[in-house]
Amino acid sequence: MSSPSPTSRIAGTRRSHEISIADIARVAGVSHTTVSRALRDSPLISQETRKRIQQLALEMGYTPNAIAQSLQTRRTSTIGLAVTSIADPFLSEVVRGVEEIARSAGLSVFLSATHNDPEQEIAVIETFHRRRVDGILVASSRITGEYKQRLDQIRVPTVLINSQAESQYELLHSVAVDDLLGARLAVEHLLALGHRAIGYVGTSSRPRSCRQRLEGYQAALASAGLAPREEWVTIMAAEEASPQEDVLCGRRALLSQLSAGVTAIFCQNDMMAIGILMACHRRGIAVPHELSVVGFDDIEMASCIIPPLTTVRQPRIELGRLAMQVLLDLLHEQEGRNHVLAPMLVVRESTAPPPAL
Amino acid sequence: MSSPSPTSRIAGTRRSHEISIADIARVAGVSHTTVSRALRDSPLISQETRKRIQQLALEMGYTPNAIAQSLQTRRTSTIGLAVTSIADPFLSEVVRGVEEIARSAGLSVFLSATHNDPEQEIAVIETFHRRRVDGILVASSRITGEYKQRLDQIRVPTVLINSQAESQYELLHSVAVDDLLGARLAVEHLLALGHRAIGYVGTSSRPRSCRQRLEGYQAALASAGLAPREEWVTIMAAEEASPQEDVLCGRRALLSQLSAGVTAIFCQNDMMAIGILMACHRRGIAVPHELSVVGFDDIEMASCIIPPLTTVRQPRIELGRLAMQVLLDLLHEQEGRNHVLAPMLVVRESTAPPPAL
DNA sequence: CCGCTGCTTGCACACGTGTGCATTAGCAGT
DNA sequence: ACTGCTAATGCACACGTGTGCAAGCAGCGG
Repeated sequence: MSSPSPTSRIAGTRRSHEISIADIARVAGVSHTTVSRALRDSPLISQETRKRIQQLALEMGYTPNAIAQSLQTRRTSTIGLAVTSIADPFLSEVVRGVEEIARSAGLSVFLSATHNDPEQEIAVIETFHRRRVDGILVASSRITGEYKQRLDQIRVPTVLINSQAESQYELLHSVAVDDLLGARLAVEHLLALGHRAIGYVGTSSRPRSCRQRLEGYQAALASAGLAPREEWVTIMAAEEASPQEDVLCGRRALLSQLSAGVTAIFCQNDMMAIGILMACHRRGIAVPHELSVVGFDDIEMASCIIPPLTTVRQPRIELGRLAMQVLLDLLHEQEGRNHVLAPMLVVRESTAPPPAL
Repeated sequence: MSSPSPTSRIAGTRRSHEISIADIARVAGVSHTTVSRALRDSPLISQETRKRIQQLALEMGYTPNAIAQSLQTRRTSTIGLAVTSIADPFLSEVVRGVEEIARSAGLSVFLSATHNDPEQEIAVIETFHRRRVDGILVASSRITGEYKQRLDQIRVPTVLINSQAESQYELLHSVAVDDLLGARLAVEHLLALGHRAIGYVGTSSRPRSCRQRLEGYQAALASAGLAPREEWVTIMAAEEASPQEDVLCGRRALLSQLSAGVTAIFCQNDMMAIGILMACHRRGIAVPHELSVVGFDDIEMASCIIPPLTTVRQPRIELGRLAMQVLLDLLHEQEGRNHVLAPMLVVRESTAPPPAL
């Protein structure tokens, strides 16, 4: 089950000592200043010595100490990324987009999870500040007014991704998807299929997107001249904001939706829609012939599931890329812009006209 | 679509100046040494001044500079985590386990993607080294002999997670799941259901796990007295090691498996099994009644799909936690141990006895 | 020969924090 | 009063790198 570790190293190489520009300087018979300049290709140093020192650095296995550089230059080339849940398939893609752009700009990424808890979110951000990151990205931020003060201390360029805080503050920048538009697209699709009794299932763990998608849902109904009914709307209480929790919410929400007599359900996200699908499977309800289901996000899984899920695509990787790009602009002293991305309806096989009466 | 950024700050607060212990010392009328000691609760400082300075630090909004601390103490309290793909649902959980343990130990995590490319893997590790991380974790490492030399320079405690390199080197520590055992469990399950013609579908993008699972598959067949047949084994060529790529491999592999006349298929991982399921759905093949399918990993999606997938569960979060724990042991100068975790069969609804002849 | 210019190099300091050693003050014992 | 001891504090240096300024050297025109 286990084997002992290798502890001894090649003798003669002193384990502890990382070589520095001072070491190179000693060997080359110059000052550490010259080495520093030579390695940065400074025109102040003659071509000849430059080459010689660079060659020497290579031979001696020199690796610049980014810590010392950071202390001197007051830039760490590092950003912090806070997400509610690392294993969430939606956020995974956002993280991927962020890392992609960050790396191509020479920045490293600190990743930390907040578990949808404002207290932990603050703690994570304070850790980022201690480490003197150049910028901060927060996905699905729960920061509210009471925490705002504690953050005012920290003067670090920050961009929010799909912020869940009800009141945006103007100090921060943001990138988000247009929830209201997305919800309208989904519900209009159901209306066009002929549905007249359409339910909405959301969760309290992401209050802002829940509210905005509900508003879009209501707006679409209103445009079609349908009166909203309270029993068509199910908001599940939840704190955790994890994929497992979302599936569970979906499964539990099916009953009250069925008793409300809807022929189609629009869900706040794909995981909840999958919960609905699973509950339907258990109860022998055929989707889409007896009930239509629409999700939100278009996570990878949505196209793999049977039946493939009709949903609203959030440009997830783009969201991450764009947020990072905005942060880069801020770091280059340019004026950052807030962006709202348009989502897109993806029709698959979980929606159909309502069953004939 | 966009709005201008807030640029002006509250007047009077100098944006640029982060306050340091020297600033506190000036205000308190003591030396920076005393402040440093007071903040670290050194017994050298009197109770009285200690309290006074800590209070002052709080009022002045002091945040310790981790960069300067790192330079002095030669420890960054930082680790690097390299993964092939950030959006991979398997790795997401591993990352989550790692971050969980790291954070509770006061360490921050650098995350970077290698895209299954040894060249990029080296580059990522070199970046980690420049930043002087205290330790490194690599998931699904592709490091082979030719790169080994370049890594010997870097003397940083390193733990590999499910290494894909064919030849382990003894310099590094590792944590892995027992692929051979997992494959045997899966195939023995199919044999017990009565299957005699069982296929294996793998991908060349993860050579080691592919080979080991193939060996487990062959061992199980041999134990049952069945001769292995070449046409039962399909290895898809792939480089990328992304979830999308895996699904595609599965979809493409179905045809050759069907023409080989198998009644059950064991897949190298869940995403490939999902590809098989999707291809079956298109062609109207009923799973599990006409064909049984078994996956590997037990990712979240496996239980959400219809039919729920029979698969071999890798303890993913445990894998991440354990790897981080081993790294912590190494950092505390304890002797690290290599671990092999046992996987577990999870029977769901994608397997059944073979169709009657 | 002098002064000027351009090229190359080094000195000395800065970044913010931690720590070995010396210093001072206070106090008790003889 | 002198010695010895403890508690509290500060000095000075270290960590590894970047940079303003001065200095040295060579060449060149006057």
